[in-house]
Amino acid sequence: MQTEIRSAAEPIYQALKTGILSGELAPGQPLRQDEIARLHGVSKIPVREALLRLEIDGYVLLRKNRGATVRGLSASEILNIMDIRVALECLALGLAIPQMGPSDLAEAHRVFKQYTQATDVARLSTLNLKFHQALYAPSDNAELLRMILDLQHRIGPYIQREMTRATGHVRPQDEHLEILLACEAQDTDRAVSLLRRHIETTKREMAARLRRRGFGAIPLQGDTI
Amino acid sequence: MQTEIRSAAEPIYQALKTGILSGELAPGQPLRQDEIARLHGVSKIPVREALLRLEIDGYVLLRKNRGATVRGLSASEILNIMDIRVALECLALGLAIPQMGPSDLAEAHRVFKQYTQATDVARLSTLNLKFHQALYAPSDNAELLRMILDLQHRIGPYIQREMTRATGHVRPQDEHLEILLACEAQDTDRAVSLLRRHIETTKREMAARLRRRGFGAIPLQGDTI
DNA sequence: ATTGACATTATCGTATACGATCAAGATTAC
DNA sequence: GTAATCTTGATCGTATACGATAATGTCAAT
Repeated sequence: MQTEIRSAAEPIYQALKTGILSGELAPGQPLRQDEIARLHGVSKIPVREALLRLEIDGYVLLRKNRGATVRGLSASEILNIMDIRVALECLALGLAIPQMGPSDLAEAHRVFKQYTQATDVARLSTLNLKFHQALYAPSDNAELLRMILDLQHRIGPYIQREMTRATGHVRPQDEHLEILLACEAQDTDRAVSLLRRHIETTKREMAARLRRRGFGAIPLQGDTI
Repeated sequence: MQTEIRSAAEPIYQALKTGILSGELAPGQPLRQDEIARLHGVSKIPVREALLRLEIDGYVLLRKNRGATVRGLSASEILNIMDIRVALECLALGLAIPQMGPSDLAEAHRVFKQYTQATDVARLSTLNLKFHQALYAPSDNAELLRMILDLQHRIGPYIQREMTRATGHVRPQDEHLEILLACEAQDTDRAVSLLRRHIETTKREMAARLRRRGFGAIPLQGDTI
């Protein structure tokens, strides 16, 4: 149930979210309302509204009279979210395939082609999301698409950091193509099965990497791979 | 990604949410910040925070400089949410069963027994939710449980209005028992399959009723069944 | 040196005030 | 009579101010 936010609060929300996802604002770091207000040249009111929003979205933790701190995701939270993604994304694809028109498939192909030509990690991550979204859009379940997008955004940076950088795009690319071909063939069962395997493989590899890193809130900054 | 809200805003949030879910605040009705502030004896600031929260949760629509209006769910939204519920709840049950201990099952039985003894529609609805929650809790996926609960709350009143009142509890009770027995038998596939059928049956009946009612935002107030 | 009590400072939560925006009604032009 | 424009009041968005609360520092007692 997503929506737009008020003008003054919106850039603050975005800036803070970007800072958190980039790792510049580290888990546990306090976010001082007065300071943020000063930096953005506004009063605390829109800052509070942005923080409230960020809290609901899971990026910060607010405590009464104690302010906000940055909230990172623990390894188990990341894996939990991936389980949810499997379920939701398979549902979305299953709903979408019977509804796919030629232009839906053309769009997915276009994104896929961009993906094969990208080399930059951030770009690959973005296109990966876009590819998935292109596949699910014909499901026509707006709430479902929004939930998936939220989850993808929430754990996207972690996946980028742990996986995309290290594994490149060859395996995902091959798997994307298989899924896309199954969609074209209107073979819903096969496509959904391939998608499930695709995400579950990512999850397993993610679990392995996180296991080696130890549990607790995962920092996003730095590159220790 | 749920959390507590500030003290002054919290009772306002709850009162408005209750009003919306009860139908007293009808879809399309404006919610005047100044008026709500006066009624609750506070300034507009916590009112705005409550409204922001309600918007994110899907209960109201905020427009810049135009304030909030109550947002009802259309029939298609309700059915979309039920599709999502099928996927998430089946996932939750599948994760939960291998983790169920004797006290988990005892708790589910306890709630089930309460359900069989309840006659009041509101009570049945509450216990229905509690029964499902008891089954899913051992999944240990907090985000998943929260998402399910949000969705249940969001469409709960519609189901209560359309289904519980009209169909009573006999069918759901029988289905609950079957699911519970499959859980006891640690037969995950069977339990998940029964749960899927249970929710999908509800969805289908819901769709049939909504079809007869026509599409558009569904009022919660009144009793036309 | 350590612990507890008190004072001070930083920060939060929100009331009041005020400018901005929108909707509705009144007035004017055709 | 109808449409366009202007005026006014309602409401929103947020700045400033201030009391409440928590954290930190200081001082005294052991």
